[in-house]
Amino acid sequence: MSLNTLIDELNPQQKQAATTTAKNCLILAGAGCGKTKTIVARAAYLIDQGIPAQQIQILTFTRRAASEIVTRVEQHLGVMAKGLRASTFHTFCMYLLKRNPQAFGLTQFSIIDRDDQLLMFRLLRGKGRESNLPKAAQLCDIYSFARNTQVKLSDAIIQVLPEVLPFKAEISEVMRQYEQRKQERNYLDYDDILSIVAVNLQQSPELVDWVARLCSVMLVDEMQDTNPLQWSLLEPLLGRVELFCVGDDAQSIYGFRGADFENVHHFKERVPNAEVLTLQENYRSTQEILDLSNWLLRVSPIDYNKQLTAYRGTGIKPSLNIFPNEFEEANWIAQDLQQRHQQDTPWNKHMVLVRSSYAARHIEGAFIKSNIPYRFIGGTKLLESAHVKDLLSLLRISSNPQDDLAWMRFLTLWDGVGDVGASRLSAELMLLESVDARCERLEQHGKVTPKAILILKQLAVLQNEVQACITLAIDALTEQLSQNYKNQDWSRRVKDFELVKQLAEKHVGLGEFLEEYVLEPISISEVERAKDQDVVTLITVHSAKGAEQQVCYVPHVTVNQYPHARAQGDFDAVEEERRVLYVAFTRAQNELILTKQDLNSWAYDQTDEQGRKISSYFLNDLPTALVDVRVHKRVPMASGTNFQHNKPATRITFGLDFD
DNA sequence: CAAACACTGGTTTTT
DNA sequence: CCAGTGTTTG
Repeated sequence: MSLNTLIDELNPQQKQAATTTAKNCLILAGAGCGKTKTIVARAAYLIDQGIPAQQIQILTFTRRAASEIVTRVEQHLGVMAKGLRASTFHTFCMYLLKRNPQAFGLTQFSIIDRDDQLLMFRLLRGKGRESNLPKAAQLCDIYSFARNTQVKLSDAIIQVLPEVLPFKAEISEVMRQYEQRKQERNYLDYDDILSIVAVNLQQSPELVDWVARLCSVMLVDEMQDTNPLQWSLLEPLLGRVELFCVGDDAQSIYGFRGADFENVHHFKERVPNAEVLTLQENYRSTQEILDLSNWLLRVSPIDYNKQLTAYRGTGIKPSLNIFPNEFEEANWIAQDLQQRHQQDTPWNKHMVLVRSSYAARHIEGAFIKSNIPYRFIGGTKLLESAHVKDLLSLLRISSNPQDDLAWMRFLTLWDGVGDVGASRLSAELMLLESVDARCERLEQHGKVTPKAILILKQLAVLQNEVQACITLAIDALTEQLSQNYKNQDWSRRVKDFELVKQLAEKHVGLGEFLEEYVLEPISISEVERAKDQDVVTLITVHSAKGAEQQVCYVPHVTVNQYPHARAQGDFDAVEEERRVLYVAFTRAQNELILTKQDLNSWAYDQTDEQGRKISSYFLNDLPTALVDVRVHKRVPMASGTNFQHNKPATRITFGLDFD
């Protein structure tokens, strides 16, 4: 597609944005108003203006958004786009670190993921039976929040987990140890990746020069989700690199990661020579879908000042389907999908948006039962699942014998080795110089099978044959792992190893293979199914940001789900939940289908100490005019699988006792 | 004292 | 369905 066609497709505001001459620019745009399209067009425009594609860096917040943009760019620009980079903040920083490690004071390092962090915190806080220290996961959250928001530890504790504030001293001691340990081992956690780049940019004008030569323009997607740490990455580049950002404060749903929409609100004050433009017309959805979405924001105590208007005009009114329990809810969705498929709508025109991976389980169950092909995005990633990590631990120690976390994981796989023994042994092993010495020590120890030790030796010489390494590693561990997981779906887990082997195909070195997937794990169903296969998409709302689909189902719009029970009573948390639901609603192009259980469907709102209303259930007072309410009575299960979906649906006023 | 084993409860969201 | 806990065993 040529540049002109692309630009011609834009409306006047989008065109103005894409072709602006301002050095820095922020586009404020509602859901479905063409943010991504504008970014793509902007990239095209700049390339056409003579800026080399490889100097344009598109930054996104999640891997999913990054790949979405890459797809669209390729679709629209074809060869013109060659060299254009679209990546997450983390991948971008890794790219810089890899190109010039010395400039950042690094020699060799390995990236640790959340599981590794958890293991470290668990070791550091000790068994801690009597100790009042927060759990490893909580420590991890507090630590990360403090890093991402760049606030003091005590402030982070107040924000994340106020009740542990009395133990601040102990917590801070554990965190000190954590940082020290990381440094000794040359580990970088997710936050370090950004932080090390940001700090060095702040201190070194030469480094800024270097980055500015690599990329002259940055296009930042979902600006409302950037947090202070990410901002500190961009800030030193101001004036040297053009900044083009798009965002929507009504879609900020990453508060738990420190997202700060001040970056959007105060853009003009923070960025010199900045222009702020807005896009108002929604091209995605029909007016009925937007009416419901608009209503959700309008009843909020926060003034979002968002009123989306549909360019496409009117269509089908959203429906709210009420079921006696969550099984029937899930089954009905499966039924409804099947019916639509029989009426020649491909599976892939449908998307089911869930709040959490946990919430997806009922739906998955119903899909499997009804043979509906689907892929789940946002669930446990293949390379994050326990058994695959076990497998990778062997590869990790072979690739980097100083990786004590990998040693811990590997050693504890074997019978007779627990935390304590593994930790002692791994400390010893890391002092040994050669593979042979380490293997000898392991033989002497006697708990690891001779076969595995032999394979560990063989791996050392095979580093560049990734697939062979994986085959060997599988060989080494299968017997033991089948024992360890004998009561936990072993037969399903073995199959994943074949997928890992498949993944390895494109990789040339073991180290490179391992690293790539720390930052970009792939979900199991994504590996199994080619992207363009005709399947229903089951996705968490957080992963779905930026996505759209003709028919969208939003299950579990039930009391204690939206907002989630955990957020109840906390004004900011509840409002973030509202935005989550808003994001879910605004994914739909033609049809929005809500489902819920018929629990006591009213909950009383609270008021916080500042007198602000805290909603306890967003669909309290949902005006009947906005949705078609359908109550699905219990269907007799005994008569077989015959779920009759549109039994004459009762249409009644919402909010009453239905039975 | 460390590890295995059996059991229970309680589940956000992402890099 | 996993992690964390408590109890028994080596």
